[in-house]
Amino acid sequence: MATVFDVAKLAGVSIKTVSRVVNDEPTVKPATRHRVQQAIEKLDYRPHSGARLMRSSKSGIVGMISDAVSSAVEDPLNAGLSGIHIVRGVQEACREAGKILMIADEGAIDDRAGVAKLLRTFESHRVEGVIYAAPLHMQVALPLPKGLPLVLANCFDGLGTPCVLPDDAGGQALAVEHLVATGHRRIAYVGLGDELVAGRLRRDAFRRACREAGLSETATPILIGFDATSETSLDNLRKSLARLFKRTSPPTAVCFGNDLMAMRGIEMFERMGLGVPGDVSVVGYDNDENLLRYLKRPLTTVTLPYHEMGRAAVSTLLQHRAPGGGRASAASQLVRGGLVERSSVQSLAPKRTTTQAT
Amino acid sequence: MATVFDVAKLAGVSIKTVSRVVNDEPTVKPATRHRVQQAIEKLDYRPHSGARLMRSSKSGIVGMISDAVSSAVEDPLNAGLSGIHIVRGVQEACREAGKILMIADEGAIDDRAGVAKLLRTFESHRVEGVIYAAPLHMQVALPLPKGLPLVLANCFDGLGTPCVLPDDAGGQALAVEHLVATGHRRIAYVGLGDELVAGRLRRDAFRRACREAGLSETATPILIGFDATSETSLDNLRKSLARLFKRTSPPTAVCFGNDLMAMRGIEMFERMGLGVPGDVSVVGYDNDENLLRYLKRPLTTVTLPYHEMGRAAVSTLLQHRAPGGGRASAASQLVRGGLVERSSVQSLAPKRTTTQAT
DNA sequence: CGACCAAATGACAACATTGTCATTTCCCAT
DNA sequence: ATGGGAAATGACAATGTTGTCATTTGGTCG
Repeated sequence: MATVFDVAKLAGVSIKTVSRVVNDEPTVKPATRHRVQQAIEKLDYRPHSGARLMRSSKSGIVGMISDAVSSAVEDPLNAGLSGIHIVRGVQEACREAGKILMIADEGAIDDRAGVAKLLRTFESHRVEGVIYAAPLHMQVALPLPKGLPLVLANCFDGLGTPCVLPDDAGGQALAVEHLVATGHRRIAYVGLGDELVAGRLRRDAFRRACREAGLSETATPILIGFDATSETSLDNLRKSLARLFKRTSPPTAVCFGNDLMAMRGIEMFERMGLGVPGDVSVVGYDNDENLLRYLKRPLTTVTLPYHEMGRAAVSTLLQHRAPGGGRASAASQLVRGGLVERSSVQSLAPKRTTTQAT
Repeated sequence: MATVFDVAKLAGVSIKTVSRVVNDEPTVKPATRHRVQQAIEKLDYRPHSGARLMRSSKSGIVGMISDAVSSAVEDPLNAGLSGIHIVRGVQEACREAGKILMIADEGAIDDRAGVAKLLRTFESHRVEGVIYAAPLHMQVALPLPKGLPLVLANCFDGLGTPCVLPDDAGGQALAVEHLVATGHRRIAYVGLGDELVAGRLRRDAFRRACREAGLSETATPILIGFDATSETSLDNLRKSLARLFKRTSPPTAVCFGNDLMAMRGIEMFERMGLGVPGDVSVVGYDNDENLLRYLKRPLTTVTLPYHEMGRAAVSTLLQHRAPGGGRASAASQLVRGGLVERSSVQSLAPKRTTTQAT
């Protein structure tokens, strides 16, 4: 393959001038520039990124560790496309920043030794930073790379490593506020398990939002810990729901832990003779378009802003890279997903908002 | 960051010996090796891949051009996860071969200029080869990279560039053979449009397989060109199916062009009062697990072997890289996906296979 | 016309590694 | 001991680029 020397010879200039043209430096006469470009064209010259990296120590590469692709294939049921959206956001932002993205997807994202190895590889390639994306909002314990900015997406390590997280509390509050604004006063919560970070955050946020709206605890029952992919778990949920809706004043709305649970819940309601949203309104969580397209009844839900989180992670990474070099100040950054109104919530009152003293 | 010189100094050896340890060369005394490894550990030394590349001109990187991630996000309805499976296969095979994968996903995969730019970037990084994966079995016209092996996955260019393709004809034949073996003699085909390569291949294969099974053309009607995502198109299909099943001897089985069409078709049959597989057997195509998990009735279907194609593409690439360097002999390679038997096909006869003279 | 300044270009070192070949070390048979 | 040969190690060049600084070119003003 041709080198700067070949190009310089053909164009009748020095190698330095070729370098200038390649790097779009301004101090080259138009005529010279043109001559060099022609030589480059003719010789199919491609700058050698390795040699380049040696001198400038700017690789232009961002590393990413994710299991999105592998788990989309190996475990489509649970993983779905969530992780893919983070990858996409990262990809987009990298392109806009002129960076090349190098994705390491070995599947075993929670294997410390495996991650350490990936980080070593990235260090060898002198990437400008690494983004680690988890499939679920969770706490992680990663081996920290030396002298290499790291940003966590959808996870945190409690050690001050910068991270980008979904605002689960804010999102859940949005759902409650919407239901309250549409006139609901008895709202049930059927949520994720307590073993999940998102489960705890959202449950607490649900409680707080209900209290702030002036709803009593008995009017806002909380059911926790159903696995929408397990049959026995679904049976339990069915029984609980049946009991709940046999009350004298049953809930008029239910917040589900995610869209899949909402989908299963709606099926149960229909089998119980309850129409959605006629007899009971339903709000999901995630806004998983890949799932929602199979629903008959468009589901009102809260977006889990994966795409935006990916973008935010890159932006944080490139900022952090600028000043010191290592990890730094703004520990965690919350990204809020919006409420998407579709037709699974019925408005019970004409009034839009409840005026209330604070 | 530490260099070989720092390590050599600390370990009391020459830089060459450090290099030998790093590259696992055998001619180093165990004691020396250990000393060097300790120094490496202590200094957090990471080999500089750029410098390495300059000397050895082996980057260990494989490039891939795909729109799988972006289209999974931007157009989940049509694209689904198909492309992701190719990426996954490529990823897996690269890891097994000790190569690092660099994925360029700019969305616009059919933009010649865009692809040319990506190829230039890959050339700059001295990747060892490039895999180009298309979302659909199709013909492409790519700018061919100079001195860089290229392998096409799920597409071909008719110019002798090596490619890996799904065996659509073989797969469709598998479906017909399965139906014939289970006793069906009147089989309808409701397939992809003629504008699709897969549509043409499968339609022809369906015809041939039926003829070879001794079925008459009137017993094997062919309906073409329905878009399972368009409402008007579905209305047309509904009418055609109604007409078809009002015949005196209607089909006992239908081969659909893909799983989504099969899913829609089954909905139509149910609305027409036809049970599946009681009144009509159904075979899909694609084996799209992400879709199939939402079906009540497990669908018998033919696998589109995306994962395997990804793996095959890498294997082809690494082989081709070895001898000459450029493109070479074995133009196109077919990968056959198997039939997955689920419960949408009813056996009409107790006999398993039809004995027949050839 | 010469001097001067800025613009344009060039010479050369430095970057971190591996390949080549030379040298040293070590072991063993003589 | 001593020579021979293999094993282990080292010296040095070469890789393709960009940064630094020097040099040349070209135009303008006195």
